[in-house]
Amino acid sequence: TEFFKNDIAYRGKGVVNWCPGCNTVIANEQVLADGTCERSGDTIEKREMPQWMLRITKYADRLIDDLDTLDWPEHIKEAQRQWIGRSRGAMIDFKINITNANDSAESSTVNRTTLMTVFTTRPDTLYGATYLVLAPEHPLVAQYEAQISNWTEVAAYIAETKQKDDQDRLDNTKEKTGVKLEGITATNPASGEEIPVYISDYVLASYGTGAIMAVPAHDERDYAFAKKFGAEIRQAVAAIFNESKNIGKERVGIYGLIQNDKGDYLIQHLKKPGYFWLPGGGIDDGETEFECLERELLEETGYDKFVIGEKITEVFYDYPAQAKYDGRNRAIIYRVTVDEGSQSPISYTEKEIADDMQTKWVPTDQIKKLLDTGEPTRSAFINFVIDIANGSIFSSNGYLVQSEEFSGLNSEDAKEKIVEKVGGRMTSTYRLRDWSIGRQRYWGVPIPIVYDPDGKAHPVPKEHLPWLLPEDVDFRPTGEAPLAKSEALKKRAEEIFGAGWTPEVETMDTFVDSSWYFLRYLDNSNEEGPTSLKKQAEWMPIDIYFGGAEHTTMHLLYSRFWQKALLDLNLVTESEPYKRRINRGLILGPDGNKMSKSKGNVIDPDEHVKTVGADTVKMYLAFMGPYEGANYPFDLGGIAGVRRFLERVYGLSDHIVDEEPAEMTKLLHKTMIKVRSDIETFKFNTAISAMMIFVNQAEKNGLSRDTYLAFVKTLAPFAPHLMEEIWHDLREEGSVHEASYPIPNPQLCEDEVVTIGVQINGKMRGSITLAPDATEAEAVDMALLNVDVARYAEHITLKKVIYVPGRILNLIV
RNA sequence: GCGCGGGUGGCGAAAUUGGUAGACGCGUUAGUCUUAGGAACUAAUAGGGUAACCUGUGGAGGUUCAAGUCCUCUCCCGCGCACCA
Repeated sequence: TEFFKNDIAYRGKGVVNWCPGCNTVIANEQVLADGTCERSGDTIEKREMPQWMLRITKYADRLIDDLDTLDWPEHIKEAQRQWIGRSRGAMIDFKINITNANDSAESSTVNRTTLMTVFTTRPDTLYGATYLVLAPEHPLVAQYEAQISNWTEVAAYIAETKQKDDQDRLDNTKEKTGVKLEGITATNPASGEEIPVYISDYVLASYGTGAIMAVPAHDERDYAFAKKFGAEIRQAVAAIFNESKNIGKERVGIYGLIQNDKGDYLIQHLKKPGYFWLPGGGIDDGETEFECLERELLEETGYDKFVIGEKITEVFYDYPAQAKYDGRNRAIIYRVTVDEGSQSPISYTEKEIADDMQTKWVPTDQIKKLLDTGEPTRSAFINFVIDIANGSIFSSNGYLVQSEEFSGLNSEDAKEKIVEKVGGRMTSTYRLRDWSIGRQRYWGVPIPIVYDPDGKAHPVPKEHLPWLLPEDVDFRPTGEAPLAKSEALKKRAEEIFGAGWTPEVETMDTFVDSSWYFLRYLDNSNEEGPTSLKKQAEWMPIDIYFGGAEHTTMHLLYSRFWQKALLDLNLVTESEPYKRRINRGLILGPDGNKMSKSKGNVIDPDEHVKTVGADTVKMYLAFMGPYEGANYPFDLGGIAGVRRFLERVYGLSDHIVDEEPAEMTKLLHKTMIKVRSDIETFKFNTAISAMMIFVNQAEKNGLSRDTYLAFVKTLAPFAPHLMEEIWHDLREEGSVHEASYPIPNPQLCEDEVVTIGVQINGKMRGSITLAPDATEAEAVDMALLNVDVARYAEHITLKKVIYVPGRILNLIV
């Protein structure tokens, strides 16, 4: 009810996900990637119905930004960032013009000065925006019904879009469809040009403003659409190669990507091997681009009959200051074809050119290979031009061209400046949608809302909370909310609020409950409220929260939002519920798939507990690999080893001696240190391995009763049953689990000698044993006495010695 | 396509974070014991070679006295997002 009063919960309308299997609405997060229900596996349908929603989108920025403060695995944070899907960009208004000759201001009710807002992440490409596209559902489309002269066609397309399910619509491999809106146009606010307006289902109503400015030169989807619908493609940003910070002056060069009738490319080989370039050159004063290109091509290729085609692209190429032509070269590249057969062979008109550059025909299938051998930036430039000529799109940042006063700026700088000029605003949009929480199920918390006789929603006042589920209902889901059939609930509402008042009959998504259960756990007998601030101050936030990867964009996101919403209402003390998150791995079925009844690969651990015991099964699972992350197919192969280990631990009582060797005491303390630190870092597999090493040695060397007891205590958390039994067999008091966990003494672990490797010229040639603090001279002497080492070092003088005490000795000879 | 993880023996995996790669366990091989099978125990077990040695952490380069570990490129696998403007 607090959420309702504070506009965090609201009654929304619109399209929801309906699961026919569960007979209820579910949230976006609960729809899997293949369009099926997370719970039942049924294919989700879209339905339009009013819904109780929570404004999680209002918290999008905080949900992203606060991730930085958390000690969580990076991939989980990243998955949440992606799910929220923030993109920074700008809102830009385009004026809508009515061009329908049959329309007049007097006869129409439509606002003559309507603005169409689009969202774009690339305002720097605004001068390349040659048309607008609206989602077919966009409200503006229907408003202009009278002005759109091809309305029949438009209406048919809108109807067609509604038919399509999401899967179809999201299939980006299919061809673009759409309809041009005849009778209206828009004005590009930067260039002032009038541009056409289309509707197409590649624009989603639910994202951004449901409308885009299309920049076919720099966006693949817009490009595909423009190609199909014949819209203009205009470059606004140019790629840059060999970018240099200190550019002196800008010059313009015109170049040709020349092909013959076979498609071969005419590539210039400069004098320096591997320096490839395209024929062409700098524009002279007073020359047109065509004149320049014709002149240059004749000079540099010797051909005199070209067909100059369309402009492919403009590209910047920086020459370093010391080069012959220093500065930034704006290279304008045209497509050129040559009929090789009808021409005389290449002959050069200038000697200098003949010496400096040769042009050669390179077949299509060899061009990439040749460029790979060339000087990288030049080859990259030519490669880029060929790719663009073949239909690639330059969609990265670059430097602006054909953008009036912004030409020459880089994309980043241009973005804000252009937005400023056209009166737009920088903003962010999100992929995240509000959380729909109403469910047509019995099993859930009833939504504490009642409707007055006019149908207006009111929160149930505090004194009537908790608002409990009625019990006089058949809870099987039918598609109708089961609570609608409850006479008790209806009666309760009328008795409290008066005749004509009706209760909300939907219940809440169970993810609502799990969003704050931990807060109630702290204070579960509190009658005054959900949980007291005092208890929270003592316990929150949760230090470590374990769970599965499936919660990443559901429970973990919902409960973070919940916490922040409560924080704004001063009901909690922390802005984040979980300080540290650890995703545990999964034990998979023997076939490597997630265990499921339908796959028939479910392993019942109890069966194995019956044969080898619970301690063995548990330890085996812990021993298979690290706790965090990885998933393991259940494989009984190694379980015997763990069972054997436990039997040997039990049998250690036969190896008890009065005086144990000092090395056993040392090993005990080393083992205790290792086990402790491995427990702290959740590396149970290596902890167990260390204890196995201890047992191997104890059997060989014997161990004292005290050492045995300490070891039993160390192992107790891993094998609680057996250790308890040994504890009793040793006639110790009470329970091993009540005994304090043994504290290792690091001083006992210090080694008097260590074995280190000896390398000659970095190759391992032997090992020596010496004191850990031995000097370099001592180490070298020791090494030279070692037969394995001496063999290599004999008769050779030492050039250099690298000695890392306790680690390695490397002799350079 | 974009983002995030990973590629180490026959298998699950270790590696003090740049310092003897493969700890520990499974499996395999040989041996001991046993009427036999199993269990248990002992030894061996990255690959090649009689050996000295050589090669080896997906692949190709690089940095370093020294690289599984750092850098560049590349291939493969898993997960997330995806007509998101």
